[in-house]
Amino acid sequence: MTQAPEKKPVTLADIARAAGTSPSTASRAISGRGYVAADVRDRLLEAADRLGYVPNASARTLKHRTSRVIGVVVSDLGNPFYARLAAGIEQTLREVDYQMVILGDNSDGDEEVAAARTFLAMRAPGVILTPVGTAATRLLRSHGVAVVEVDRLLANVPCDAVVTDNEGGARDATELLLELGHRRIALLGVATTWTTDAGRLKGYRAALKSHRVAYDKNLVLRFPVHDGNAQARIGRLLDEEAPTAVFAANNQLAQQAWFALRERGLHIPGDVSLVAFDDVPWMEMVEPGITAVAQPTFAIGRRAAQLLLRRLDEPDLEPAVERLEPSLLVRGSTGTAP
Amino acid sequence: MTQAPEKKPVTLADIARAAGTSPSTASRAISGRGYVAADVRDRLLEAADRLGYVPNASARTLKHRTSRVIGVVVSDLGNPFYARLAAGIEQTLREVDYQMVILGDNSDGDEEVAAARTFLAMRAPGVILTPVGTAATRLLRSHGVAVVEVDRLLANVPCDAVVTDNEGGARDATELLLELGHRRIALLGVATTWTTDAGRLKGYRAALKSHRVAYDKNLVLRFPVHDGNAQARIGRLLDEEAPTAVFAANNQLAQQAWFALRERGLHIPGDVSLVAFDDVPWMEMVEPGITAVAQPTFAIGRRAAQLLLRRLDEPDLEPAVERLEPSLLVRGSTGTAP
DNA sequence: CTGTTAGCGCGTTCAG
DNA sequence: CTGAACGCGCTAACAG
Repeated sequence: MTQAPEKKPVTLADIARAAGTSPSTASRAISGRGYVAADVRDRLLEAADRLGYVPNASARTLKHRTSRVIGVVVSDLGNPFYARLAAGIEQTLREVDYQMVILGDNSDGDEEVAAARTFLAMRAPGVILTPVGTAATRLLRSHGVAVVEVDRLLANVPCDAVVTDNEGGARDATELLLELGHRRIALLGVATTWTTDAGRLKGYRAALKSHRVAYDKNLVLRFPVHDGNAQARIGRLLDEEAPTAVFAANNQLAQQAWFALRERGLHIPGDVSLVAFDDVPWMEMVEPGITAVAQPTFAIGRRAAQLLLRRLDEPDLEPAVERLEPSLLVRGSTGTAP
Repeated sequence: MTQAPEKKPVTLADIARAAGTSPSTASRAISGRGYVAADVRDRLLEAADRLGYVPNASARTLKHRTSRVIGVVVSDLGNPFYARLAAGIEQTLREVDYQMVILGDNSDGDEEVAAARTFLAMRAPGVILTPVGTAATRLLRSHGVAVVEVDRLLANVPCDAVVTDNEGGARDATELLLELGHRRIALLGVATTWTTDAGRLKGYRAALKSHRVAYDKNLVLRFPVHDGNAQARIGRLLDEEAPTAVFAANNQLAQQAWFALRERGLHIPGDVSLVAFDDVPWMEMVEPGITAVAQPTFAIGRRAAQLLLRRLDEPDLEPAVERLEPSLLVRGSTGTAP
C-alpha cells in the first residue's frame, strides 16, 4: 500500500487560510448560508476544490445535534422481500442526500434494541424498522427519534407505519380457492402476534366463514419465524390431512411447500393447489406459475422513507398508518378442487 | 406524536455530575479505558444506566478522527447478487460492532464518486465497493481510506480485492457444453471492460480454443450493464443464429434468455441448452433446473469485510487479491446437442 | 487513581 | 458583509 499520503484531512481553517479569510467566512461560503461577498466566495470555493476539501460530517452532526443518517433495521437482508424494501428506502433517501445505515436483527428483539441504541448513538433523526418487539420503537420514540414501522405494526407508542392489507390479501386468496371448490385448505403461517401473521390468518378465517366452511385447526400449521426447516412438517400435513389446497403465508413457506409437494410427486394444481402471500421471482418462472398475493415491496420502502422525511419536516403531524393494497396474481397453480 | 419528551440527550458531564466525579473519570468508566476505582466505576455505570446515557458517536468520531462506519457501494440492492453480498458484509461487520452504510450507484461512475465523497465526509475508515470506474477507489485511497473491491477488480492504485474466478468458471461451463457436443454456443455478456465480463468471455474463448472450435462473433451478444430489455435481442439471436446452447454470463441475462426461449416454445435442453453464470434461487426451481456457475456470494461478502478489517489493523500489508472458486452445478438444462 | 486543560472541525452568535 | 469567540460531547495528556 504505497499510496495513502496520510496528509491530514483539510479543514475549513485550511481553506480559509489559503483564501485569506477567517474560518467563519469559509463556513458560510461552503455551506451557502449567510452573507459572503461574491468574489470572496469564489475564491473560497476554488480553494476548497483545489485542496480537495471534504466537510467533516461528525463535526456537523455534533454542532447540529442531528445527523443525516437514517437507520434501517430488517430481519434478514438476504431475504428478497427485505432487500427490495431496503432498495426502495435507499433510493428515496439518496435523492435528498440522506444516508441509510442498515442493521440486521435476525428477528431477535434484543438485537433490534441493540440496533436502536446504535442509531441513537449516531444521532439518527429517524429509523425505519420491521419491528420484532415493542422495546426498540419505544426507546427510539422516547428519545425523540421518528420511527416508521414497516410490514408489521407493533408499536404501543405513536409512530407512523406502512403495511400491506394482510387481511384483505389473505381473504382474496382464500376466496379464490373456495370459489374453485376447495374445502380443505391448509394454511401455513408464522407463530407470532405480528399484524402480518395475525392479519393473514384473520383473512383466511373470514373467507372460510363467508363461504360457510368450518375452520379446521388441523389444517393450520404455524412455524417459528424464518423457519428454514418447515418442509418436513408441511410434508406430514400433506400426508395426514390431504388438503386440496395450500395457502402459504409468506414466500419462504411457499418455497418449502412447493418442494414438499414436488418431493411427493403431487401435481400442481391437479392434486393440490398452491397460493403464496408475497410474490417473488421464481413464482413466475416455475411451471405452473404460482398464484400469489403480490405486495408492492419496493413501493412500501419508498413510501416508508417518504413518511419519515415528512415527519422530520413536521414532527407534530398525527401518526399515519398507510395500508397498501396487495394484488392477487392468478397463475397456474390454482385449479378446481379434485 | 405526544411522546418525545425532547429532553436533551444526557452526556458524560451529566452522569459525572450525578455520580459526583469529573467528566474524564466518567469517560474512563464508560469506555473502560484507563484507571478508575471499582466503587466509583459502579456508581458511574449505575448513573449512566439510570439516566439512559447513550454515547455520542459523532463526538467520538471527531475526537478519534475516524468512525466505525464502513461504506458499501453496490450497483443495485434489488439484485439478489448484491443483496446477498451486502448481507455477508453486514453480518461480519456487526460481529465486531462496525456499522455498514450502503449507497447504490446504478452502475454510474459519477454516482460512485459521490458515494465515495459521502464516505469521506463520514470519516469511514474503509469502503467496500463493486467498482464501476477507477476514480472512486483512487479518491478514497488518496485520502488514506482502505478499499476492498469486490466482484470486479478495476483499481489502478493498491487495494485489496475479492473476486470470483470468472475465467475458470466460464471455461468449465463452456467445456461442459462442448463435451455434450455443442458447437454453436451463444454467449450473452455485458459490454464493459470489467474483469467479470472480460474474464467470462476469456474463459469462453479458451474453452472453444482447446476444443478447436472457431470463435464466431455472431454468436456473441454484449449488452449494456443491467439491461432489462435484452430479451428481444436474445430472441433475434435465437431466430437468426440457431445456437444449440446459450451461455448467459449473469443471472439477469439468464432470466431473459429463459423467457425468450419459452416465448418461442423452444424446449430446454431438447432444442437449446442453457447455462448461467451466477446461481439464483429460481434456477433450482424451474423445470428443468438451470445448470449454473454458482458464486459463493455470501462468502465473498464476508471475506471482503474480513479483508477490510485486517487492513485496518495492519495498513502496511501487501495488497491482496482473493480469487474464490465458483462451482458448476449441473442441472437439467444442459443436454447433448441436437 | 482522579481532575484540569485543551482541542477534534464546524456553525452560530454577536460585534464591528 | 466579515471575524472573533464560543461550545457541541468526548477523550488524551498531564499534573496532582
